[in-house]
Amino acid sequence: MESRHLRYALALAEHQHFGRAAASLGISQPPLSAQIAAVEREIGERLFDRTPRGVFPTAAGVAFLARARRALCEMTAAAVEASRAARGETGRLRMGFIGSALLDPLPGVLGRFRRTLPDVRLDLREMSSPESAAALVAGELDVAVSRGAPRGAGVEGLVTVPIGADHLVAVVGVGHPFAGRAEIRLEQLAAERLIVAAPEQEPAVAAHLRGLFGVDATALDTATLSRDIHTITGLAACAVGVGLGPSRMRLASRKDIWFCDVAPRLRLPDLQLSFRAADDSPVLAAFLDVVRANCAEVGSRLDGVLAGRRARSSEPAPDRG
Amino acid sequence: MESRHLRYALALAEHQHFGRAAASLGISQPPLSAQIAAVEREIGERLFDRTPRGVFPTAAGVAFLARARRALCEMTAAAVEASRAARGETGRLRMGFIGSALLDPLPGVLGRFRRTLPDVRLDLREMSSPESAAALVAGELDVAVSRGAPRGAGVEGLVTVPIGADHLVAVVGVGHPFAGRAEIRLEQLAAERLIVAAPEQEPAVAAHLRGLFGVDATALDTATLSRDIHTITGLAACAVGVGLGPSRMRLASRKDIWFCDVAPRLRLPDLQLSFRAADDSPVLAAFLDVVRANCAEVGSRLDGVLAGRRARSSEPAPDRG
DNA sequence: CGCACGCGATATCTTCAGAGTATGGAGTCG
DNA sequence: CGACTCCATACTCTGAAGATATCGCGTGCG
Repeated sequence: MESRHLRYALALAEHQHFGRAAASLGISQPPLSAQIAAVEREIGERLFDRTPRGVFPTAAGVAFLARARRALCEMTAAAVEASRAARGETGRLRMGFIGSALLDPLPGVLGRFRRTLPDVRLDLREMSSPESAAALVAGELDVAVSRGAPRGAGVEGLVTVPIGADHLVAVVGVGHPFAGRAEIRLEQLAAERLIVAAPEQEPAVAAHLRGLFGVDATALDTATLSRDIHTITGLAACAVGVGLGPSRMRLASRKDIWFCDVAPRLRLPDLQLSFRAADDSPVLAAFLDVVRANCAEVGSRLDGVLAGRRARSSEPAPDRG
Repeated sequence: MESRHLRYALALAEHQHFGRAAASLGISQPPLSAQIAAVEREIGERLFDRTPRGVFPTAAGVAFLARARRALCEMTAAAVEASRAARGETGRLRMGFIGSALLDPLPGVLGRFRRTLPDVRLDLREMSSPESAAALVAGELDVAVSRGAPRGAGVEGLVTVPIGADHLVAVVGVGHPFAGRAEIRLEQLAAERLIVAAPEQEPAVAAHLRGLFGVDATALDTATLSRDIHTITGLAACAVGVGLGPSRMRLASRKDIWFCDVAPRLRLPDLQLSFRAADDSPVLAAFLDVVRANCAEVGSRLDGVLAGRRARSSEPAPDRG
């Protein structure tokens, strides 16, 4: 049984006439008769009643035609779905991200992704930077947004591009002496009770801060550790101390807190977008297109990385287009 | 796109190896390569990654294969369903019947039908004999069980076989003088208040009774008219009068009624099974097979009728078996 | 480091199924 | 009763699928 037989049977059922059905198929009448006869011989049942008033499906024909229609629909859908999958319009993208990324780059990127590729299932999982790096290497994620480039085993197989810079800012409750001041000096922080991200959550930030404070890191050793930005601002609002975090923390502003720049301006490890270099998934490619379209400066960085990948992957099939 | 392409792609996905997939398909490797290449060219996307460690579907291939599997399932199902439909194992049978048929022939016939052809939808509608005849002619029913052969326009297109004989019996409440008597004479009934089927429900019976009672039909003119057998027995139990009905009414026995044979034994119009002579539906044929298997005496009557039909319908395709 | 092997792609030939043309036969209608 | 319509049959032909032989390439083992 070939799909041609299904098409021919459907055309015959539609036109109820061998000659016209054959014409609609672009063939002459005898081959159509032969093919229909072949199907009937294969199934062992007559599918059409040839009457002087037209050709009508038998009970067997009705049952056959119903399935034939569905089969042909599946076949065309196979081609369409394959094409869409190749363009990354269907499928799944598993993304790990740190909570602070939800404040700045992710809303725009994810919104655009949803709009341009509505049929891609987005699996979003908030996780710490070390967790996302491990999950990416293990193949449990397709893309990760972390702070600082991934560390650990297998990261050489990852491509990483910076997607957001931050400098250190302080946050205090509105009752704190710092409230109302545009900036404070780093030295002033050493005397304060600090609130910072937990090292196991953001080791890159923790190490960076320790470097900034130098040998006199007692302030850090007695700091209150927080899981995420919202805990830092919340604790600052409770006057537990002075929160320290990335500048995008300002986007999580509240009425009861005040942000101060820290002088000198101290750059934190960048937000990084990572994915497996060997991952040629079209969904990932489509996602990277969205990222590139959304942030121009990231785009140029990505282009450099992707140029190499695309050149390599297009070599085996240069005649594809 | 041909179903062959789907089969080849599925085999390749299964074996992850061109050579072995080709062998499993009974062809050599080069044609398989060519066919896979043809599909990929038609869709415009690579469906398989040829790696030194095996052949694996791309994202497009995964989407394609999923649909391909379904399409092939539908195709085989088309053949199977057509075959089943031709044998009358699927489809629908619309039957009209009079209530009294539910007492005797229908339980056995319908039970066997359900058992042997569980996937045929049975549409059962109780209706009077004239109604079922009209519905049969109009194509709203496939088969009818009525009392007496159908009358009216279009009945010449129907085939009718008797499927049950009845004689007239009387039914009375247990308090009635007739109670306990095995039989009573027809003349004795003329003096009783009678309960009979309404003429519009069963005109054949009504006409027959009028013939039996002859010119002195005043008893019938003043009779209580009932819609069905259960109303007759129910009214008899209430001592409203003497019920008259077909002998299969005995099967609707109750503690509070008594049945008497009527002497002389008066045969009522037979229960008749009717269907359109032009109806070559396999479901109808399968149903008639069940009827034949269920009642031997009906079978022989049916055989005579069906022999002619089958000879005619098999002429155009004598080589079918 | 090189050779051999495995595997997919390519080239060329062959075959057969499907398509075309011509015609036959059955049924219908004027 | 003849002409017409329509499907089936007979026969030829073409093209696509398949077979055989071979190439190119990458891998892995010696």
